[in-house]
Amino acid sequence: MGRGKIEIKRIENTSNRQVTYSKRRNGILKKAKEITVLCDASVSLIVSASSGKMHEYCSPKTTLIDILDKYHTQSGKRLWDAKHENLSNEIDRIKKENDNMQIELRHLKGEDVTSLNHKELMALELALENGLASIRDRKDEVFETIKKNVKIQALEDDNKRLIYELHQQEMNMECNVREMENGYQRVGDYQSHQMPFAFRVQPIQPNLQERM
Amino acid sequence: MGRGKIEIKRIENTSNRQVTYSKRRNGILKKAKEITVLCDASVSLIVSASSGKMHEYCSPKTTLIDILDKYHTQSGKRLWDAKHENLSNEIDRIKKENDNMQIELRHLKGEDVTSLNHKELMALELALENGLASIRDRKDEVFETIKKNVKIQALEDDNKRLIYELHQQEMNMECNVREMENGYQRVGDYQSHQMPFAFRVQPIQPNLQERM
DNA sequence: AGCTATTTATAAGC
DNA sequence: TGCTTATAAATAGCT
Repeated sequence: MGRGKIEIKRIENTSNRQVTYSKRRNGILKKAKEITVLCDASVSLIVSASSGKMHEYCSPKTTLIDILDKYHTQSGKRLWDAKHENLSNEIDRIKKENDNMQIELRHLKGEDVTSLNHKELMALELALENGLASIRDRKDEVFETIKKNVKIQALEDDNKRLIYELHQQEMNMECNVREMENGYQRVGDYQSHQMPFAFRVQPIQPNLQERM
Repeated sequence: MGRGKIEIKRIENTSNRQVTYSKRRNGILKKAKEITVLCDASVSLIVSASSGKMHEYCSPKTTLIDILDKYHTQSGKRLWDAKHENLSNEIDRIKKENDNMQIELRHLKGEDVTSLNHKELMALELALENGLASIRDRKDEVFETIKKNVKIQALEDDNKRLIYELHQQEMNMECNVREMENGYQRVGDYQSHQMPFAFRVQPIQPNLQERM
């Protein structure tokens, strides 16, 4: 449609090609807008020449994403997935790993075991026995620790109590000494000088640092 | 461009609108192809009317994805990110699930148990005991089945051998009968008429149908 | 879905 | 690029 008819094949003359590109690009964009308005259609159009700069038109109301999503759904072609193939692959991989672990877990819990053969059952039994042994060992350790802690607590309580009692004793004796000095001496002197040493606090349990 | 000029506004008559849509859609697709060839351009065009069905054109050499990717880069608009984010989130979710299962598995195998408290250890022990019980039950079942199969095999072998031996006996006796009839009668008649019944095949194990 | 009068797009030239 | 114009192409209205 112009001064002369042209064949539809690449225009070799670069500037002619660019001019034609510019004109036809405007034309097609205009057409896109028109069909959108006239026919209530949704259109997504992206054009670019080798020069690089892109031009786009997208019908109002919908976004490009909507249109592409719809296209994706309808055509069945993987548009996003291709772009995100890596991520999708990773998801698949992890899911498979997940399933395998799920199965292993169920087996260890004694579920879904009818499909297992003799050898597999033996292996499972061994694994469970080992696991159980470890758990029991650990449980015993924890019990031991708890018992020790309880014992330590009791000893410390005793200790405190003894110290308190001793302190009371010493106070009483000091009172006696003062009373004696103040002239109330009725009993011998030995009490206030010998006895305190017999009651001096000693570590009752020397290995308290074993606490965990 | 037609018998009459039209305003660019929605065509209210539905069938007119559909006809125009169809015609113009073909037109715009043709234009897209032409600009692609003439100007060495890359074009992505997706059109759809409210009816639903979509039509697309994408210039050869490049894929729609390439064009959209380029568009994405140039326009700076986030096209993929939403989808990307969904996938990433799913990966995270699955990975977390994975880690949890990993830990559970290790615990069941008696590994990494020092971080567990008393209550958790008790629960684990219980789970392992139950699992072990199930596995052992199943193992016993499988053993029983194997034993039965072996027994059945042995019995069937015996049976075959006995049938074969009996068959041999009968053959021998028939020979004897024929020899007698042919004038070789040296022993009494009772052998050929009474003995075969004594050797008639009986089911040695009547409950072979127990095989699994 | 065809036809065709008419409008539109655009090739060539400036 | 933009303007002009002769002409090719698209298509509105009709059947």
